[in-house]
Amino acid sequence: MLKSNYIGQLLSQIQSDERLGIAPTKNPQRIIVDYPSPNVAKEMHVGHLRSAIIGECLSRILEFIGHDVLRISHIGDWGTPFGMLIAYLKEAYPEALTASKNLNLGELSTFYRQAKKRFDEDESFQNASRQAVVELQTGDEETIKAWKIVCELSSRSYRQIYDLMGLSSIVERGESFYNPFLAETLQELDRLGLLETSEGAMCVFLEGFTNRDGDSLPLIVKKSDGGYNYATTDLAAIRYRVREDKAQRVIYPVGSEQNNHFTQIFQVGRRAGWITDEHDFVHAEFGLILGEDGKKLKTRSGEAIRLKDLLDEAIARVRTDLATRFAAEERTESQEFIDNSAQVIGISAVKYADLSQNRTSDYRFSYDKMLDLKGNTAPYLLYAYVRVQGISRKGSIDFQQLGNANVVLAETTELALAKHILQLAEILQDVERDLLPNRICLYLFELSQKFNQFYDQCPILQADEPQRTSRLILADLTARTIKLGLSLLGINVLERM
RNA sequence: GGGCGAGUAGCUCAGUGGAUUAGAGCAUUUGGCUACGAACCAAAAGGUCAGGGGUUCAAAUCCCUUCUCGCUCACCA
Repeated sequence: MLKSNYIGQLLSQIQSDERLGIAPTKNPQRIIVDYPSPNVAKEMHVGHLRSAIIGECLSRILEFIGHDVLRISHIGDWGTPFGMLIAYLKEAYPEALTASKNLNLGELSTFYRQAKKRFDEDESFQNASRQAVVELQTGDEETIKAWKIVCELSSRSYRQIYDLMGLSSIVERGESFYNPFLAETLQELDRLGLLETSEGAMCVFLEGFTNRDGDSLPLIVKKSDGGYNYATTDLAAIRYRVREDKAQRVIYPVGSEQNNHFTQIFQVGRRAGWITDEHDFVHAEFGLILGEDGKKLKTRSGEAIRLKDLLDEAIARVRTDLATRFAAEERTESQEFIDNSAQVIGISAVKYADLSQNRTSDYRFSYDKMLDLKGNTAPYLLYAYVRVQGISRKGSIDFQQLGNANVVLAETTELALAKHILQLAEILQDVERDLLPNRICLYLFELSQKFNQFYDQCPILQADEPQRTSRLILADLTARTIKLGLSLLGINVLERM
């Protein structure tokens, strides 16, 4: 009894707090979170889904905790593929390079595929492509202009997807950004005695990585043809993020198949003295998205699924579900309401299905499961929230006007719910440390379950005072906790559904 | 062959400072709307935690080993 009084007091205290009693950190850091890095001229696909969802989620959590978060997309906007594309456009579709409005990204990616084909087949075209790269690097005006048009076009298309997914604004800092720093990055490695030449390529030999014969393995930072590669840009980025951005923590939500790559560049960054004990560079690796067959998700023809298609499919399925549900309940809702609900629920379901799984393991992508109204899914949580709002509508209650009334906890379901509400702060601490958002999902799912049990057992609007107000506060706090928790996952709520 | 990761209920998964009879959800069976939205709740059933060793008063968890699966191993990103 004493204990339940104390818990009731704690709830009364957080009731007037927008942050629900969660104090910001006393040690704010500057943190960089990597966002998906699509290649310019190619459409975003399923391979970008997890890093978008996880990156956004981690960013929001860290920001809420009080850190200064910089979201950066390391887009592929430089190098041979670019030369290829520009060479091809100059030859086959020159007008595209003067008027950007004529092209959309779909067409551009078609051109890209054609360019790739020609590149593989035609030697003279290879030379033209390399020439275009050279022109790009030397700043040839016409080539740069073409490059900008292509980048802008791609960028616009990405923003549409980001908007649909509800991602925050992102700084696009592509590979081209680091171009001016590549040479000096290598010079620095050279000065430190880390650079060696092997088979014509410049490399840093790695500690702890060997090939079949037991020889130590190199990280190639300048190819034998003189070109730079992925590792070079990433090293330049590490250096820049430490020195210029003053980042204390850098998080890369990238698939676990790139585990070696990150271990390697972090090692080199450390040996170069860029990464010190004051810096925390983390590869927040994640597993594959598998199809129903348990194999890596892709289209029937074996290609990567376009992100837009995947999201649209989720939304379309919700729309159908809603239509049949409303028909069955003889509810009439506006088209606008249905469209909006379908979009929020569809996107939420995709995100939640991803985040509710342990980040490091593979997971099976199933529309049926993620859109299920029961179980640990977005719709279940959204429904719990909607139930509370339903109370407000039914009883004409303005939760903000409840004041700081006492919360009295007599029933076991009330006490269980109350205790659970107070645990969010602790969960967030764990997630800040381990970067595993599924713990928030589990927390919110259990919160919703406990709310539903409470709702089932305890009348609210028909209760006598002071229980009535107390229960209203409990319901309101539940809803606000769900709303806050979901917003940290990058998910919006609905007032009705 | 080397490195990394995984193997927990029929299915999808939690469980990552070792501690009472291993937890959810889905599916299955059963019960609950003349109560605030039943898109809910309650109950039942279901597991030699891949196999084998070891450390410990105590192991799904730590160590060793075997098997199975996935990812990856110098000029792609």
